Amino acid sequence: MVTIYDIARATGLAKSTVANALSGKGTVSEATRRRILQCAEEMGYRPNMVARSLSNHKTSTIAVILPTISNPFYPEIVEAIEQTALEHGYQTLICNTHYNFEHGRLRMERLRSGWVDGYIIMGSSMDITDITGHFQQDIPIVLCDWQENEAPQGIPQVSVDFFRAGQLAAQHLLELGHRDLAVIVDDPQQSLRQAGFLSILQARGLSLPGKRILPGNSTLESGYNVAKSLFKEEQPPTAIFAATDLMAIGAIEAALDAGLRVPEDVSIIGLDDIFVSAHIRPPLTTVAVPKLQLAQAATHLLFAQINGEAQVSDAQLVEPHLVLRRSTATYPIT
Amino acid sequence: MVTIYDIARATGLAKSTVANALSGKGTVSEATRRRILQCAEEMGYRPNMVARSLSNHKTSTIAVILPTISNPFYPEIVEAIEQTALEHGYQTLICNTHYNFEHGRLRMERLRSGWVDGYIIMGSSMDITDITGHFQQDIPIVLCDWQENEAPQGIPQVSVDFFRAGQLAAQHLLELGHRDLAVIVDDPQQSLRQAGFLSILQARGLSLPGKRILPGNSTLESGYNVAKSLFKEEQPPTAIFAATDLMAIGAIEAALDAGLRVPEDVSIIGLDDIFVSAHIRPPLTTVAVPKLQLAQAATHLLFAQINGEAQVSDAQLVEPHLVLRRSTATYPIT
DNA sequence: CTGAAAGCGCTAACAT
DNA sequence: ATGTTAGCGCTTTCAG
Repeated sequence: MVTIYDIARATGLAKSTVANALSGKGTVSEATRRRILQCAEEMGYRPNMVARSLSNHKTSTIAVILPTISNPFYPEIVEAIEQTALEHGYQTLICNTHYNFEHGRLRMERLRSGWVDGYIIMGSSMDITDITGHFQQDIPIVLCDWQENEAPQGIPQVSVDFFRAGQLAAQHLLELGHRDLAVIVDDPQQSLRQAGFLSILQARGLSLPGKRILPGNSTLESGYNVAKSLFKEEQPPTAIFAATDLMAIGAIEAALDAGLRVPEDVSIIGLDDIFVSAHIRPPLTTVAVPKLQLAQAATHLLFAQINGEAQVSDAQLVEPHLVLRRSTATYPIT
Repeated sequence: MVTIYDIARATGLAKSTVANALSGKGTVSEATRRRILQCAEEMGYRPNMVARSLSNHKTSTIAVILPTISNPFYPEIVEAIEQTALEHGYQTLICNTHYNFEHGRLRMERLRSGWVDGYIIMGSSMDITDITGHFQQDIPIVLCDWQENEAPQGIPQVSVDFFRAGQLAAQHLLELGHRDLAVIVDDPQQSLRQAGFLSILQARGLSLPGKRILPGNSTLESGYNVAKSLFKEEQPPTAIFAATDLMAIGAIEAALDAGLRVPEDVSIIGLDDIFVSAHIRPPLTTVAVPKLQLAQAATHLLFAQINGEAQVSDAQLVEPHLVLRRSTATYPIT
């Protein structure tokens, strides 16, 4: 490895002069600067980022911690984060916790002091008490798309207005004429979506019997299984709101397997708008999370902290919107 | 930040003694070791990984470079790599190049010397000449799932036996009775799949007219568009092999949109076996790439190099296998 | 068993 | 404009 010292010797100059020339700081005569740059080029010099970091107390890398990148909800977001970070000269480390808090704690411990300048923590990938612990020690952290039932006191965060998302879903279904509804939801992590949904029903004087609130765990399989049991009832609901696209997709599968047509016999609406949702049959009507916005807002919040411009504002919210496709229809069919 | 020096002062010992106690190396009396450990605990000491790396010439992180994590083919692989790396005490940096070689070059330059101990490079995310350049300078590199038409001379790599994959697809279709075939392929990157496919036809004395070899670019959209034009023909093929699941899914959509039934009117087979393929309608029959195997083999190859046990073996190949689902059927329908 | 000292490659005052 | 020096936090000889 060729160091600035090597090229100092080669040019007969001092280390610091070389450093100045290379970094563009300080003052170096145009002549010697040229000489140094050329020499560096010839010798194949590359700055040692680790050494630089040690000296700088700055690593130019951030970490994104999430449950699992295999969940199709995340890749787009991560990519947008990476892109934005890159524009700030930062690289991105991603860490899957696989919903294992202990695992998440270890990962974060390891990254602490040294490896990264800040964290974006997504989903429910970590124990909130661990996070606040780190945050109180002035580690830049932003929560992104955090589980909706918790109130992580004072930590910068950007999230989706899930209550509103639930409302949008309910509104859509009611407008189509449905009155016999069911929701599949991962409680308590998705309680806001549920609450938003119910709030609209309530406003119209409707309610949902407890047995029509079904527990899923956000996976496609859980959506399938739960919906399957639903379709065994004598009088299944005419419309289902799945709090996650993956569960909605599972529900559609279950419906088709049960010999029902979607949307003719049952309408199904999801929440997320992951890539595949547009490409299943029927294409899924869903409440879309604006992923790019989410990612960019989170990244900017993080850099604000890293650059010390931190003002702990309240949780930032991004607005979801309805994406009409073909898994929902009027009831009764007209 | 509390350093070993801080805890040295606090305990009245020397820096190096503390270092020894903390690392378990050297010799420290049980009594003082205890004292040091406890003190470290109390003061909330965390080793500074960057400093350690500088001293060690070892960063304990590897980079995975790929075109885009948004392609559903990658997340599973990346996760497996991350997992395996973690077992070796390594963390994983992921870099999307977005198929932009220049971008890839820059990223790699930045990581060079300092940030990572090695690279796993996937897909056609980088210019091969850049890669060989780095490799010749003894940077540990392994190519994973590399584009099949190139022969990256001597660089360790693990790939899928795509020729065989193409054969499996052809065999399946022929066994079902199909004789009027088409393939959608991203040439030249996927030429091996195509060659394997054609080799089987040839062995049976069959051939494929040029107009039945359609160019796609591995995206769902391209599969859709290409298949759409195909279905406008008077006598469309009875079976299609799409060299990528995403293109196959697009082809299925095109078929359905054209009023054709899959598999009754047209059989469609993919290659990859991404997660969603099992969940579209009809579920996609495909040639599966063993992703876990691929990831593990690549990671092990990389660590072999990092640990200096490198013996440049020939390209390692993993075997694909057929996954029967419901997008293909006998012809004529029985 | 413990301590002193040098060095990893780079930065940043401060002197010359 | 260039050089000297002292770190950054840790590892690793080598003495005491």
